[in-house]
Amino acid sequence: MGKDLSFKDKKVITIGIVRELTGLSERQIRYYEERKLIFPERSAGGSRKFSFSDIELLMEIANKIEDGIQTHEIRKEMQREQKKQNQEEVRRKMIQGQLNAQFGIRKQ
Amino acid sequence: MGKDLSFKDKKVITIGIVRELTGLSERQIRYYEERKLIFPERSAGGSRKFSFSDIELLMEIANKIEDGIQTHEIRKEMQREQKKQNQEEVRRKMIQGQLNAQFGIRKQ
DNA sequence: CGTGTAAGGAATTCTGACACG
DNA sequence: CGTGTAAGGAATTCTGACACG
Repeated sequence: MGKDLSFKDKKVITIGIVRELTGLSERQIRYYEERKLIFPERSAGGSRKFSFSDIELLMEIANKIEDGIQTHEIRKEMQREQKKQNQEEVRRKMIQGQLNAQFGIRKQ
Repeated sequence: MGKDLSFKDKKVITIGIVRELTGLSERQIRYYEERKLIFPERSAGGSRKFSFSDIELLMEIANKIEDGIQTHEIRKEMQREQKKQNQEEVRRKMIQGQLNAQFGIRKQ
């Protein structure tokens, strides 16, 4: 079920490192969060924590911004993609459910 | 050539996160560095930066310490393992070199 | 030997605001 | 709209040392 998200999706990287890794300014990174493009977690003290996936996403966002696409549009694009992936997920689960019903792989 | 060390070996995690992830105190983590068991990198300002591999290693170290093994012994164990892996690496490369020499996979 | 702790300082991060355009 | 910046404060991290054992 799902991919191996053990490392790539773990939110463990502070904003300073993200700045170095992406070349973006902290201002930009915080702004993209404000515009709901990325969703860092927070430490107990309030510091943002990012994942490697967030970093990859930030690079894509930066490219689109450079192409003149507005954050508003980028968010909509991302929602469309997310929706598509969700549907894919539902389809897979339904097929799996039917297989289980017919050929009966029972849980013990 | 080599494993995909893209994420697991990237030094991007600060000591506070490592503390949360491992359950160790910062004191312990710094001490294990002092004893040459782990090798975090440093940010420009001097903060330690760890990788996911470092975190896994820290868990192993913590277990051995609990078993009463001294840092000195742990380091020797690790060196032995490292040596073994290096020899393995050399062997692989030699075989590959002979294959290339006989069957000639040229670079372009 | 391995770890806790208080101390003082430096680097890091945070938010809200003003600015430009 | 997207980003830079100065401001003030809070959280984070650093080192060297003393303590216990």
